Amino acid sequence: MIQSLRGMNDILSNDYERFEYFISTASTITKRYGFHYIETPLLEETALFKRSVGESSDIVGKEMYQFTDKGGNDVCLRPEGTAGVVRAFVQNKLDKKGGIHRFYYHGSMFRYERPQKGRLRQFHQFGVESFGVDSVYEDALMIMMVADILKALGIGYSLKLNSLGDQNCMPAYREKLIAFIDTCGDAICEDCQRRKSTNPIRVLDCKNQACQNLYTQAPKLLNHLCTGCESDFETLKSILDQHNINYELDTNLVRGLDYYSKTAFEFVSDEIGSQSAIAGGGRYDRLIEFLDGKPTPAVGFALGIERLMELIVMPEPVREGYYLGAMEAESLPLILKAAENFRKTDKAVVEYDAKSLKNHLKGADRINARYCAVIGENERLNNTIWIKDLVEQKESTISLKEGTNE
RNA sequence: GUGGAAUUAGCUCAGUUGGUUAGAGCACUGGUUUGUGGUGCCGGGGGUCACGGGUUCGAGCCCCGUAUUCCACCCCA
Repeated sequence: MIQSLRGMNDILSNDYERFEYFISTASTITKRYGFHYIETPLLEETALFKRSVGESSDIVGKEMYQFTDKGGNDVCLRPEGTAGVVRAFVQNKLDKKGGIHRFYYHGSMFRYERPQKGRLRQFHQFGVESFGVDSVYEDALMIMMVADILKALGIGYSLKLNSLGDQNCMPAYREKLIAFIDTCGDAICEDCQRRKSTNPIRVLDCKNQACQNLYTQAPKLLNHLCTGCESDFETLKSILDQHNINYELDTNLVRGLDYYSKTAFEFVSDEIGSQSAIAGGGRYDRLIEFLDGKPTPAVGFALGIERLMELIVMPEPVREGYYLGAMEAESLPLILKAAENFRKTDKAVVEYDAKSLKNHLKGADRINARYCAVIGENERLNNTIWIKDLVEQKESTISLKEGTNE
């Protein structure tokens, strides 16, 4: 038997209903906030991700499905959604057009990781990107949007918030932190020794207890923000307070993608195992110019659909549509004709085998149909169809001619 | 990429120190006397015990390899 590749799953029947429910709920909400759908290719030039996500990140460094295509191009399956949307934004010259551009998207992402619960090699994200808005109100809008979506889906969460600073204050903080790490010498773990040169901020969320004990003395990012970043961060917090959105500050929250600056946030759930981040995002004001566009402020987020799927509280299923069946084989043509008519406005499913009325009712019940429509000998002779409403438990027999509008 | 655990029916799982024809519940399917569903009662179908080797008179059970899933690390949504 040929099976799907590791970490790549099919989505069918019940799961797909949840999937579709998520997409429609999230799309409806983001559209209310003024966002428009954008579709970008799954395959992009590798350079796009090297320049945006960053070569030092694990995503680009070791997790990309990268290959040379038949034309000799270095390409890869997209490991995340933002880079492609920014590329489209620049390529379509929206940066030069100016103004505000708000997009949402959803689709498959690919990362060559070791799979576990909530971590697949092909997974789905729903994301939002906003271009051209400098105001921190847009950052707050992002968080409110995620909170709205999660609320609509009945999902509990906690929100972690941080500011990463900008090009004025971040480099200075980085120097201070490196200087501090140097004072720790060999007391910190090997991973941290390595992180010191690749991505020093990451040492702050090291899981090693010995390291953590030392880092309590480390300089805090939030204490080293420049005036602009600091006041924006204060504004953001007060907006969230006014909207009753609870958050906890996490000075160690560092997004793993290099393009983030200023606002960074992450929504986590404690109900889905160790892969607990269900949404993450932040501001990335420098990314557009990294990708050769005109400098444009931008902010966005992405939700991990698979991680959300098992948390979604689905609405009660309602009985809908018709089940149709014949009690004798010769009535089947009449049943098909009636079904064709019902389908103009409703769902109609036909059972081909002749069965007893009892079995047809069972069949209708099984597919959760609202109405069970049956033609037996009596109905066939009178050119009628018997219909039972399985919710109201009311029966009626209507003329087949009326029913088919002939 | 590192370490560990698991894999038996469509699903959730039993299966004794290695010993007849591998079981249960749910699901599916049919019947329950003649045209009334969900519950009840009775019956039925369904398994290459993940895959490939090995040990043994004999393997679902022991050993090795492969695949997949899960857990921790790591990473991130």
